[in-house]
Amino acid sequence: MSSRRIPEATVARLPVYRRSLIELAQEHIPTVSSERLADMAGVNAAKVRKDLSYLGTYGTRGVGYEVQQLLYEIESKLGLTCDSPVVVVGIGNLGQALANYTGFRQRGFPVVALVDADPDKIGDTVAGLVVRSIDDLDTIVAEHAVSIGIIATPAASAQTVADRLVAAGVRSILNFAPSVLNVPAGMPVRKVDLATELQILSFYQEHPADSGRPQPAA
Amino acid sequence: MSSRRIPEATVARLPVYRRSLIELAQEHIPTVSSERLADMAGVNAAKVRKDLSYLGTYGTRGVGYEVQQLLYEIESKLGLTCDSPVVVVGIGNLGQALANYTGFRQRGFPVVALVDADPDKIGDTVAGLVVRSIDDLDTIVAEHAVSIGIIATPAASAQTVADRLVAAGVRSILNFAPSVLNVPAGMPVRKVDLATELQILSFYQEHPADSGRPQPAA
DNA sequence: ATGTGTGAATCGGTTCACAGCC
DNA sequence: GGCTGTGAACCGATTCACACAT
Repeated sequence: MSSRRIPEATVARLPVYRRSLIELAQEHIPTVSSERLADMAGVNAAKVRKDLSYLGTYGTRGVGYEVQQLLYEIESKLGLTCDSPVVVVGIGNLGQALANYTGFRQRGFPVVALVDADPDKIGDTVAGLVVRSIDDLDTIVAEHAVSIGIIATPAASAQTVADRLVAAGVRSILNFAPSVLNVPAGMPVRKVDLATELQILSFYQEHPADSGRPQPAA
Repeated sequence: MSSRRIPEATVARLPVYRRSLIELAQEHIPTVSSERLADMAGVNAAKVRKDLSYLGTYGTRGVGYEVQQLLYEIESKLGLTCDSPVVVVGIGNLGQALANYTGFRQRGFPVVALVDADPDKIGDTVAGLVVRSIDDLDTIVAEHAVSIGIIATPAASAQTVADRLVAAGVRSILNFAPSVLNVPAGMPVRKVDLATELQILSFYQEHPADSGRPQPAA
Protein backbone atom coordinates (compact mmCIF):
# COMPACT_ATOMS: atom_id res chain seq x y z
CA MET A 1 0.00 0.00 0.00
CA SER A 2 2.92 2.32 -0.69
CA SER A 3 2.81 5.64 -2.56
CA ARG A 4 -0.90 6.28 -2.04
CA ARG A 5 -2.09 9.70 -0.95
CA ILE A 6 -1.13 10.17 2.71
CA PRO A 7 -4.12 10.94 4.97
CA GLU A 8 -4.11 14.29 6.72
CA ALA A 9 -4.18 12.72 10.17
CA THR A 10 -1.10 10.70 9.30
CA VAL A 11 0.78 13.76 8.04
CA ALA A 12 0.09 15.49 11.35
CA ARG A 13 1.70 12.59 13.23
CA LEU A 14 4.83 12.23 11.12
CA PRO A 15 6.63 15.06 12.94
CA VAL A 16 5.93 13.28 16.23
CA TYR A 17 7.39 10.01 14.96
CA ARG A 18 10.32 11.99 13.64
CA ARG A 19 11.03 13.43 17.07
CA SER A 20 10.92 9.99 18.63
CA LEU A 21 13.25 8.58 15.98
CA ILE A 22 15.74 11.40 16.50
CA GLU A 23 15.79 10.52 20.18
CA LEU A 24 16.40 6.85 19.39
CA ALA A 25 19.12 7.75 16.91
CA GLN A 26 20.90 9.81 19.56
CA GLU A 27 20.95 6.76 21.81
CA HIS A 28 22.33 4.71 18.89
CA ILE A 29 19.39 2.33 18.94
CA PRO A 30 19.37 0.62 15.54
CA THR A 31 15.80 -0.66 15.25
CA VAL A 32 12.43 0.02 16.85
CA SER A 33 9.11 -1.84 16.98
CA SER A 34 5.78 -0.22 16.24
CA GLU A 35 4.90 -0.75 19.88
CA ARG A 36 7.93 1.09 21.22
CA LEU A 37 7.51 3.92 18.74
CA ALA A 38 3.83 4.14 19.63
CA ASP A 39 4.70 4.51 23.31
CA MET A 40 7.14 7.30 22.61
CA ALA A 41 4.73 9.12 20.33
CA GLY A 42 1.73 8.71 22.61
CA VAL A 43 -0.40 6.68 20.18
CA ASN A 44 -1.14 2.97 19.69
CA ALA A 45 0.85 0.45 17.71
CA ALA A 46 -1.80 -0.23 15.06
CA LYS A 47 -1.83 3.45 14.17
CA VAL A 48 1.93 3.56 13.85
CA ARG A 49 1.97 0.59 11.49
CA LYS A 50 -0.86 1.95 9.37
CA ASP A 51 0.73 5.39 9.22
CA LEU A 52 4.13 4.05 8.26
CA SER A 53 2.63 1.76 5.65
CA TYR A 54 1.60 4.88 3.70
CA LEU A 55 5.25 5.80 3.33
CA GLY A 56 6.20 2.43 1.89
CA THR A 57 7.40 -0.91 3.19
CA TYR A 58 10.26 -0.03 5.48
CA GLY A 59 9.75 -2.46 8.33
CA THR A 60 11.04 -6.00 8.73
CA ARG A 61 8.57 -8.57 10.04
CA GLY A 62 9.70 -10.08 13.30
CA VAL A 63 12.20 -7.26 13.80
CA GLY A 64 10.82 -3.75 13.47
CA TYR A 65 11.92 -0.58 11.66
CA GLU A 66 15.45 0.57 11.04
CA VAL A 67 15.67 3.88 12.89
CA GLN A 68 17.97 5.73 10.50
CA GLN A 69 16.22 4.62 7.37
CA LEU A 70 12.76 5.43 8.69
CA LEU A 71 13.95 8.82 9.88
CA TYR A 72 15.36 9.57 6.45
CA GLU A 73 12.17 8.42 4.79
CA ILE A 74 9.94 10.58 6.99
CA GLU A 75 12.13 13.63 6.56
CA SER A 76 12.11 13.28 2.84
CA LYS A 77 8.32 12.86 2.71
CA LEU A 78 7.96 15.96 4.91
CA GLY A 79 10.22 17.91 2.56
CA LEU A 80 12.81 18.60 5.25
CA THR A 81 15.81 17.86 3.07
CA CYS A 82 16.49 21.56 2.69
CA ASP A 83 15.75 24.60 4.86
CA SER A 84 12.51 26.56 4.52
CA PRO A 85 13.18 30.19 5.40
CA VAL A 86 10.53 31.94 7.47
CA VAL A 87 9.44 35.56 7.86
CA VAL A 88 7.68 36.70 11.03
CA VAL A 89 5.14 39.49 10.61
CA GLY A 90 4.17 41.44 13.70
CA ILE A 91 6.93 41.96 16.24
CA GLY A 92 4.93 42.26 19.44
CA ASN A 93 5.38 39.95 22.43
CA LEU A 94 4.64 36.82 20.51
CA GLY A 95 6.55 37.85 17.37
CA GLN A 96 9.65 38.54 19.45
CA ALA A 97 9.35 35.21 21.21
CA LEU A 98 9.05 33.43 17.88
CA ALA A 99 12.03 35.36 16.49
CA ASN A 100 14.09 34.21 19.47
CA TYR A 101 12.87 30.62 19.47
CA THR A 102 15.90 28.53 18.52
CA GLY A 103 13.84 25.43 17.83
CA PHE A 104 12.84 26.76 14.41
CA ARG A 105 16.36 27.07 13.03
CA GLN A 106 17.32 23.72 14.58
CA ARG A 107 14.54 22.00 12.73
CA GLY A 108 15.25 23.58 9.38
CA PHE A 109 13.05 26.67 9.53
CA PRO A 110 15.43 29.63 9.95
CA VAL A 111 13.76 32.95 10.70
CA VAL A 112 15.42 35.16 8.09
CA ALA A 113 13.40 38.35 8.39
CA LEU A 114 11.15 40.30 10.76
CA VAL A 115 8.51 42.71 9.56
CA ASP A 116 6.12 45.14 11.24
CA ALA A 117 3.84 47.98 10.23
CA ASP A 118 4.64 50.20 13.22
CA PRO A 119 7.27 52.85 12.31
CA ASP A 120 8.43 52.81 15.95
CA LYS A 121 9.43 49.18 15.68
CA ILE A 122 11.04 49.35 12.23
CA GLY A 123 14.80 49.57 12.64
CA ASP A 124 14.83 47.83 16.04
CA THR A 125 17.05 44.82 16.37
CA VAL A 126 15.38 41.64 17.64
CA ALA A 127 17.15 38.30 17.82
CA GLY A 128 19.96 39.72 15.72
CA LEU A 129 17.68 40.86 12.92
CA VAL A 130 16.64 44.39 12.02
CA VAL A 131 12.86 44.84 11.87
CA ARG A 132 11.85 45.99 8.40
CA SER A 133 8.76 47.62 6.98
CA ILE A 134 5.92 45.48 5.76
CA ASP A 135 6.10 47.50 2.54
CA ASP A 136 9.38 45.75 1.76
CA LEU A 137 7.76 42.32 1.92
CA ASP A 138 8.05 41.58 -1.81
CA THR A 139 11.77 42.33 -1.81
CA ILE A 140 12.38 40.42 1.41
CA VAL A 141 10.59 37.29 0.28
CA ALA A 142 12.41 37.30 -3.05
CA GLU A 143 15.82 38.07 -1.52
CA HIS A 144 15.73 35.31 1.06
CA ALA A 145 13.60 32.80 -0.83
CA VAL A 146 11.14 32.88 2.06
CA SER A 147 8.65 30.03 1.82
CA ILE A 148 6.64 30.37 5.05
CA GLY A 149 5.01 33.46 6.55
CA ILE A 150 4.12 33.58 10.23
CA ILE A 151 1.41 36.03 11.22
CA ALA A 152 1.77 37.31 14.78
CA THR A 153 -0.25 40.50 14.46
CA PRO A 154 -3.54 41.49 16.11
CA ALA A 155 -6.64 39.94 14.57
CA ALA A 156 -7.63 43.17 12.85
CA SER A 157 -4.58 43.22 10.56
CA ALA A 158 -4.28 39.48 9.95
CA GLN A 159 -6.23 39.33 6.67
CA THR A 160 -4.33 42.25 5.15
CA VAL A 161 -1.04 40.72 6.14
CA ALA A 162 -2.10 37.37 4.67
CA ASP A 163 -2.99 39.06 1.38
CA ARG A 164 0.41 40.74 1.26
CA LEU A 165 2.23 37.53 2.11
CA VAL A 166 0.42 35.74 -0.67
CA ALA A 167 1.16 38.57 -3.12
CA ALA A 168 4.82 38.49 -2.11
CA GLY A 169 5.02 34.83 -3.06
CA VAL A 170 5.07 33.03 0.25
CA ARG A 171 4.05 29.39 -0.17
CA SER A 172 2.29 28.72 3.13
CA ILE A 173 1.12 30.52 6.27
CA LEU A 174 1.11 29.87 10.00
CA ASN A 175 -1.45 32.14 11.65
CA PHE A 176 -1.32 33.06 15.35
CA ALA A 177 -3.96 35.76 15.08
CA PRO A 178 -7.43 34.79 16.28
CA SER A 179 -9.12 35.27 12.94
CA VAL A 180 -10.19 33.24 9.94
CA LEU A 181 -8.07 33.86 6.85
CA ASN A 182 -9.14 33.85 3.22
CA VAL A 183 -6.34 32.65 1.00
CA PRO A 184 -6.21 31.23 -2.53
CA ALA A 185 -7.45 27.65 -2.80
CA GLY A 186 -4.68 25.15 -2.34
CA MET A 187 -2.45 27.38 -0.22
CA PRO A 188 -1.63 25.57 3.02
CA VAL A 189 -2.60 27.48 6.16
CA ARG A 190 -2.39 26.35 9.76
CA LYS A 191 -3.79 28.22 12.71
CA VAL A 192 -2.59 28.31 16.30
CA ASP A 193 -5.05 30.01 18.60
CA LEU A 194 -3.97 30.18 22.20
CA ALA A 195 -7.22 31.50 23.64
CA THR A 196 -9.18 28.82 21.79
CA GLU A 197 -7.02 26.12 23.34
CA LEU A 198 -7.76 27.44 26.81
CA GLN A 199 -11.48 27.52 26.09
CA ILE A 200 -11.39 23.91 24.97
CA LEU A 201 -9.62 22.97 28.21
CA SER A 202 -12.24 24.93 30.10
CA PHE A 203 -14.98 22.85 28.49
CA TYR A 204 -13.40 19.54 29.45
CA GLN A 205 -12.79 20.76 32.98
CA GLU A 206 -16.50 21.40 33.31
CA HIS A 207 -17.55 18.18 31.57
CA PRO A 208 -15.42 15.34 32.92
CA ALA A 209 -18.25 13.05 31.90
CA ASP A 210 -17.58 13.73 28.21
CA SER A 211 -14.69 11.26 28.03
CA GLY A 212 -11.75 13.28 29.31
CA ARG A 213 -9.14 13.16 26.54
CA PRO A 214 -9.36 15.91 23.91
CA GLN A 215 -6.95 16.57 21.00
CA PRO A 216 -7.39 13.82 18.43
CA ALA A 217 -4.73 14.81 15.90
CA ALA A 218 -1.63 16.98 15.80
CA MET B 1 -31.16 16.28 19.85
CA SER B 2 -30.28 18.52 22.79
CA SER B 3 -28.18 17.60 25.85
CA ARG B 4 -26.38 14.71 24.16
CA ARG B 5 -22.64 14.38 24.56
CA ILE B 6 -20.98 17.10 22.48
CA PRO B 7 -18.52 15.73 19.90
CA GLU B 8 -14.90 16.74 20.28
CA ALA B 9 -14.80 18.38 16.86
CA THR B 10 -17.78 20.52 17.81
CA VAL B 11 -16.20 21.59 21.10
CA ALA B 12 -13.13 22.74 19.19
CA ARG B 13 -15.31 24.97 17.01
CA LEU B 14 -17.38 26.57 19.76
CA PRO B 15 -14.68 29.16 20.58
CA VAL B 16 -14.65 30.18 16.91
CA TYR B 17 -18.41 30.67 16.84
CA ARG B 18 -18.08 32.57 20.07
CA ARG B 19 -15.59 34.99 18.53
CA SER B 20 -17.89 35.59 15.57
CA LEU B 21 -20.86 36.18 17.86
CA ILE B 22 -18.91 38.68 19.94
CA GLU B 23 -18.14 40.57 16.76
CA LEU B 24 -21.82 40.57 15.77
CA ALA B 25 -22.84 41.68 19.25
CA GLN B 26 -20.44 44.62 19.06
CA GLU B 27 -22.17 45.71 15.87
CA HIS B 28 -25.54 45.34 17.62
CA ILE B 29 -26.75 42.76 15.14
CA PRO B 30 -29.64 40.95 16.82
CA THR B 31 -29.87 37.70 14.87
CA VAL B 32 -27.67 35.64 12.57
CA SER B 33 -28.30 32.80 10.13
CA SER B 34 -26.27 29.61 10.06
CA GLU B 35 -24.96 30.71 6.69
CA ARG B 36 -23.65 34.04 7.88
CA LEU B 37 -22.14 32.50 10.99
CA ALA B 38 -20.54 29.81 8.86
CA ASP B 39 -18.92 32.44 6.65
CA MET B 40 -17.48 34.27 9.63
CA ALA B 41 -16.19 31.09 11.22
CA GLY B 42 -14.76 29.67 8.01
CA VAL B 43 -16.92 26.52 7.92
CA ASN B 44 -20.14 25.53 6.10
CA ALA B 45 -23.70 26.14 7.19
CA ALA B 46 -24.64 22.49 7.70
CA LYS B 47 -21.82 22.12 10.19
CA VAL B 48 -22.92 25.20 12.11
CA ARG B 49 -26.48 23.94 12.39
CA LYS B 50 -25.39 20.48 13.46
CA ASP B 51 -22.93 21.87 15.99
CA LEU B 52 -25.45 24.26 17.50
CA SER B 53 -28.09 21.56 17.67
CA TYR B 54 -25.92 19.77 20.25
CA LEU B 55 -26.32 22.75 22.56
CA GLY B 56 -30.09 22.74 22.35
CA THR B 57 -32.76 24.32 20.21
CA TYR B 58 -31.86 27.97 20.17
CA GLY B 59 -32.63 28.91 16.58
CA THR B 60 -35.87 30.12 15.07
CA ARG B 61 -36.86 28.59 11.73
CA GLY B 62 -37.13 31.18 9.02
CA VAL B 63 -35.16 33.68 11.13
CA GLY B 64 -31.88 32.42 12.53
CA TYR B 65 -30.21 32.53 15.94
CA GLU B 66 -30.47 35.31 18.49
CA VAL B 67 -26.90 36.54 18.86
CA GLN B 68 -26.95 37.37 22.56
CA GLN B 69 -28.73 34.24 23.61
CA LEU B 70 -26.50 31.95 21.56
CA LEU B 71 -23.42 33.70 22.87
CA TYR B 72 -24.60 33.17 26.43
CA GLU B 73 -25.39 29.55 25.72
CA ILE B 74 -21.98 28.82 24.21
CA GLU B 75 -20.14 30.58 26.99
CA SER B 76 -21.99 28.66 29.61
CA LYS B 77 -21.33 25.33 27.88
CA LEU B 78 -17.65 26.23 27.64
CA GLY B 79 -17.59 27.06 31.34
CA LEU B 80 -16.60 30.67 30.78
CA THR B 81 -18.97 32.11 33.32
CA CYS B 82 -16.13 32.65 35.74
CA ASP B 83 -12.39 33.23 35.30
CA SER B 84 -9.93 30.34 35.17
CA PRO B 85 -6.62 31.49 36.61
CA VAL B 86 -3.50 30.29 34.82
CA VAL B 87 0.09 29.68 35.89
CA VAL B 88 2.90 29.81 33.33
CA VAL B 89 5.84 27.49 33.98
CA GLY B 90 9.10 28.28 32.22
CA ILE B 91 9.84 31.96 31.74
CA GLY B 92 12.00 31.88 28.62
CA ASN B 93 11.13 33.70 25.40
CA LEU B 94 7.84 31.98 24.96
CA GLY B 95 6.87 32.07 28.65
CA GLN B 96 7.47 35.82 28.73
CA ALA B 97 5.41 36.34 25.61
CA LEU B 98 2.58 34.33 27.10
CA ALA B 99 2.81 36.28 30.36
CA ASN B 100 2.50 39.51 28.40
CA TYR B 101 -0.29 38.35 26.11
CA THR B 102 -3.31 40.42 27.07
CA GLY B 103 -5.73 38.19 25.15
CA PHE B 104 -5.71 35.65 27.96
CA ARG B 105 -7.02 37.98 30.65
CA GLN B 106 -9.53 39.49 28.23
CA ARG B 107 -11.00 36.09 27.57
CA GLY B 108 -11.24 35.05 31.17
CA PHE B 109 -7.89 33.34 31.69
CA PRO B 110 -5.82 35.70 33.85
CA VAL B 111 -2.18 34.76 34.25
CA VAL B 112 -1.83 34.94 38.02
CA ALA B 113 1.62 33.46 38.55
CA LEU B 114 4.92 32.79 36.81
CA VAL B 115 7.23 29.98 37.81
CA ASP B 116 10.70 28.85 36.76
CA ALA B 117 13.37 26.47 38.00
CA ASP B 118 16.31 28.75 37.18
CA PRO B 119 17.50 30.66 40.32
CA ASP B 120 18.68 33.49 38.04
CA LYS B 121 15.15 34.09 36.86
CA ILE B 122 13.40 33.75 40.21
CA GLY B 123 12.71 37.21 41.60
CA ASP B 124 12.63 38.89 38.17
CA THR B 125 9.53 40.87 37.34
CA VAL B 126 7.79 39.95 34.07
CA ALA B 127 4.49 41.46 32.99
CA GLY B 128 4.05 42.87 36.48
CA LEU B 129 4.49 39.52 38.21
CA VAL B 130 7.46 38.30 40.22
CA VAL B 131 8.82 34.98 38.96
CA ARG B 132 8.65 32.40 41.74
CA SER B 133 10.32 29.06 42.34
CA ILE B 134 8.76 25.93 40.98
CA ASP B 135 9.10 24.53 44.49
CA ASP B 136 6.35 26.92 45.59
CA LEU B 137 3.91 25.48 43.07
CA ASP B 138 1.61 23.83 45.63
CA THR B 139 1.23 27.06 47.57
CA ILE B 140 0.76 29.15 44.44
CA VAL B 141 -1.92 26.91 42.97
CA ALA B 142 -3.81 26.81 46.24
CA GLU B 143 -3.46 30.56 46.91
CA HIS B 144 -4.73 31.69 43.53
CA ALA B 145 -7.10 28.80 42.80
CA VAL B 146 -5.13 28.14 39.62
CA SER B 147 -6.98 25.78 37.33
CA ILE B 148 -4.77 25.67 34.22
CA GLY B 149 -1.03 25.13 33.97
CA ILE B 150 0.86 26.23 30.86
CA ILE B 151 4.15 24.46 30.22
CA ALA B 152 6.64 26.62 28.31
CA THR B 153 9.82 24.82 29.33
CA PRO B 154 12.29 22.85 27.19
CA ALA B 155 11.17 19.33 26.27
CA ALA B 156 13.52 17.73 28.78
CA SER B 157 11.74 19.21 31.81
CA ALA B 158 8.17 19.04 30.52
CA GLN B 159 7.20 15.71 32.09
CA THR B 160 8.57 16.66 35.51
CA VAL B 161 6.73 19.95 35.36
CA ALA B 162 3.54 18.19 34.35
CA ASP B 163 3.85 15.83 37.32
CA ARG B 164 4.31 18.75 39.67
CA LEU B 165 1.39 20.65 38.18
CA VAL B 166 -0.82 17.61 38.63
CA ALA B 167 0.39 17.12 42.21
CA ALA B 168 -0.28 20.79 42.94
CA GLY B 169 -3.90 20.34 41.89
CA VAL B 170 -4.07 22.00 38.52
CA ARG B 171 -7.11 20.78 36.56
CA SER B 172 -5.81 20.91 33.00
CA ILE B 173 -2.61 21.54 31.05
CA LEU B 174 -1.59 23.38 27.90
CA ASN B 175 1.76 22.08 26.71
CA PHE B 176 4.09 24.08 24.45
CA ALA B 177 7.05 21.76 24.92
CA PRO B 178 7.67 19.35 22.05
CA SER B 179 7.15 16.22 24.10
CA VAL B 180 4.43 13.71 24.88
CA LEU B 181 3.07 14.01 28.42
CA ASN B 182 1.84 11.26 30.72
CA VAL B 183 -0.91 12.53 32.97
CA PRO B 184 -3.66 10.81 34.98
CA ALA B 185 -6.53 9.48 32.85
CA GLY B 186 -9.26 12.03 32.39
CA MET B 187 -7.06 15.09 32.86
CA PRO B 188 -7.48 17.38 29.86
CA VAL B 189 -4.24 18.19 28.04
CA ARG B 190 -3.76 20.14 24.83
CA LYS B 191 -0.52 20.48 22.98
CA VAL B 192 0.74 23.32 20.82
CA ASP B 193 3.85 22.40 18.90
CA LEU B 194 5.22 25.16 16.72
CA ALA B 195 7.88 23.12 14.95
CA THR B 196 5.33 20.40 14.16
CA GLU B 197 3.05 22.97 12.53
CA LEU B 198 5.85 24.12 10.27
CA GLN B 199 6.68 20.55 9.29
CA ILE B 200 3.05 19.94 8.34
CA LEU B 201 3.13 23.07 6.18
CA SER B 202 6.35 21.83 4.64
CA PHE B 203 4.65 18.58 3.64
CA TYR B 204 1.75 20.33 1.92
CA GLN B 205 4.12 22.67 0.14
CA GLU B 206 5.86 19.66 -1.34
CA HIS B 207 2.65 17.79 -2.12
CA PRO B 208 0.18 20.20 -3.67
CA ALA B 209 -1.42 17.14 -5.25
CA ASP B 210 -2.60 15.93 -1.85
CA SER B 211 -5.61 18.28 -1.72
CA GLY B 212 -4.15 21.52 -0.42
CA ARG B 213 -6.17 22.38 2.68
CA PRO B 214 -4.86 20.91 5.95
CA GLN B 215 -6.20 21.56 9.47
CA PRO B 216 -9.54 19.80 9.76
CA ALA B 217 -10.55 20.93 13.25
CA ALA B 218 -9.68 23.82 15.53
C1' DA C 1 8.37 -16.83 18.12
C1' DT C 2 8.06 -12.17 16.85
C1' DG C 3 6.30 -8.13 14.75
C1' DT C 4 4.95 -6.09 10.18
C1' DG C 5 1.42 -5.12 6.58
C1' DT C 6 -3.25 -4.89 5.45
C1' DG C 7 -8.08 -6.14 4.39
C1' DA C 8 -12.38 -5.81 7.05
C1' DA C 9 -15.12 -3.89 10.71
C1' DT C 10 -16.01 0.05 13.27
C1' DC C 11 -16.36 4.63 14.74
C1' DG C 12 -16.69 9.67 14.54
C1' DG C 13 -17.56 13.42 11.83
C1' DT C 14 -19.29 15.74 7.63
C1' DT C 15 -22.49 16.54 4.14
C1' DC C 16 -26.96 15.95 2.05
C1' DA C 17 -31.62 16.75 1.60
C1' DC C 18 -35.84 17.63 3.25
C1' DA C 19 -39.64 17.81 6.67
C1' DG C 20 -41.28 21.17 9.83
C1' DC C 21 -41.90 25.68 11.76
C1' DC C 22 -41.92 30.74 11.43
C1' DG D 1 -40.40 32.00 1.17
C1' DG D 2 -36.74 31.37 4.38
C1' DC D 3 -34.06 28.96 7.58
C1' DT D 4 -33.64 25.59 11.31
C1' DG D 5 -33.26 20.77 13.02
C1' DT D 6 -32.16 16.21 11.94
C1' DG D 7 -32.33 11.41 9.98
C1' DA D 8 -29.73 9.18 6.30
C1' DA D 9 -25.88 8.68 3.34
C1' DC D 10 -21.22 9.33 2.99
C1' DC D 11 -16.34 9.71 3.95
C1' DG D 12 -12.08 9.56 6.46
C1' DA D 13 -9.69 7.66 10.18
C1' DT D 14 -9.09 4.20 13.83
C1' DT D 15 -9.04 -0.31 15.48
C1' DC D 16 -9.17 -5.23 14.92
C1' DA D 17 -7.36 -9.55 13.74
C1' DC D 18 -4.65 -12.39 11.19
C1' DA D 19 -1.85 -13.95 7.15
C1' DC D 20 2.81 -13.66 6.17
C1' DA D 21 7.77 -12.77 6.37
C1' DT D 22 11.94 -13.35 9.07
